[in-house]
Amino acid sequence: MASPAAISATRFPVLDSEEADHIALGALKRHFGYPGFRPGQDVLVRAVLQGHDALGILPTGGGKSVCYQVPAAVLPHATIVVSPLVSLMADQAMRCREADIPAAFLNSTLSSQERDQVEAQLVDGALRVVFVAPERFESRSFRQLLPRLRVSLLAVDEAHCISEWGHDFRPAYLRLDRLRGMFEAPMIALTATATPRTRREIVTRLRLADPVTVVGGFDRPNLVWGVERARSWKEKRERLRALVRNRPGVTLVYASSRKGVERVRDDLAALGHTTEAYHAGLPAAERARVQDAFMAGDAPLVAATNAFGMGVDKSDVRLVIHHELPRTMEAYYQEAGRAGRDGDTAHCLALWSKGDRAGQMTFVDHSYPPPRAVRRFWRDLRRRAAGQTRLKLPVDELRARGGTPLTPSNVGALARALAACRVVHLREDPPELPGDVLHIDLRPHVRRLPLGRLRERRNAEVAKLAAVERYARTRGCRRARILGYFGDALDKANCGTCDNCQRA
DNA sequence: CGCCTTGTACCTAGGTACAAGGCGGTGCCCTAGT
Repeated sequence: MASPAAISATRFPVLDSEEADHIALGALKRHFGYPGFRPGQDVLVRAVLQGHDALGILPTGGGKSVCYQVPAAVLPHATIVVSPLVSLMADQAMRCREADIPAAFLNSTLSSQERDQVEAQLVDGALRVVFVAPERFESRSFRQLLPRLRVSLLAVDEAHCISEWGHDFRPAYLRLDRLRGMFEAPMIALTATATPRTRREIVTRLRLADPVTVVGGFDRPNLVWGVERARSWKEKRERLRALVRNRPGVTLVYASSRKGVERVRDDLAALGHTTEAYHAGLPAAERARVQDAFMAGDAPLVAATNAFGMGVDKSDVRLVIHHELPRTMEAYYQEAGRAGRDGDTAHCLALWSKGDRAGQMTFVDHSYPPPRAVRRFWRDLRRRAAGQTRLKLPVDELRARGGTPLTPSNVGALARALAACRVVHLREDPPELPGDVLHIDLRPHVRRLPLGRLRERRNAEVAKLAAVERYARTRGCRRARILGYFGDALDKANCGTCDNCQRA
């Protein structure tokens, strides 16, 4: 059989499996120089080339990007890749270009001239891949551009963001299903971390049609899991100091708050350990400096919030410490999983104290406030509106039950929750600072406040937090726990390496 | 609100008891109207 470099528009997607495999393997060799696919990649690429939807849950370092890059190289028209972070896109596009696949990105870092140029290339068919954030599909100019594009494939990278962020933080993720109606192109969703439930949610939310699904194993045999309980913050600090003193190599310390990150950094720095801090409250230049230093091996000790991670792919992290329990097992597996990507032994240790749960609950409250508080807030808004629909409220005037003032972040959380219930519309981003003003429209003719979905989401989050506590408390094999959570099974009774197995 | 951390007083040096203070994370988009 001849080895076509690309598939003609008329042939696609009518390829049999053999033809698809042949074309895929040729492109893999030509563009990446690999002799063959890794497990699962071939199945996903074949599915896409045959015009099927696909869902790939591939372990960290399992080569997810190849699953859209190879099809992008051979399909007749462009591939649109939905990517969560602007800071990743330049790098992702560069890696495509290094493989001789013309690629670019569209985001707010571009000047209007640069944007026009990329859009023109896209219309001309000069680009094989374009990276965009989900919010891009909500911008009018991009929506006007879309009908002029010829698209062969839609790819959603880091697809767990749909369930992790879509419900509150970045609702544009839940509206990606609108893409289905725009193009007659298959869709592939990719992630490393998804429970069976999250997988089902990705399929539903993206309206994937009977997707070809590959679930790689979740086990990372070189990671050694452990949890240590501390009675007080002081005890935690002592433990952290000892761990850092004897650290086996590059070490990441995750703390749950920005303040906690800085406290850890200051404490370790005072002991003579050069420590960098990373969280979203730092200036962009500082964040970039820390990330670059970390990648270059010049920052062997970094304290960070969960802002640090996606797209951070350093192979020789030897120890990941969680200063507090994380909010979900998904988050834990993602963060701790940044250890040991080179395959050598690495340790993942979580410090645990009583207060961790309360701290994480405030985040749950912020994403999905208690229904009672939401109802009270809604009533308050309607009373203040007195028949009007447009409201401008200084946040400092708003009160919770019992007359205690609501913080700006409380107000923001409640306003977002009402917007998610579709009884209000936010004219601007909700307030963040004292003195800010809440600009909110009440939707007319709404009589009832539908809290069912909110209650459901909140309960789901509380359940996820409880699963983290069960992981911390377990006396059984931790690896078995983690794999079980993701719907995977350990092929033996005990891993023999986690703290509990070692004690047994 | 409820819960945790921290500071101070206590009375005799390191616990305990209680009040005061704090309340936490993640990112995209600026194509509208002067």
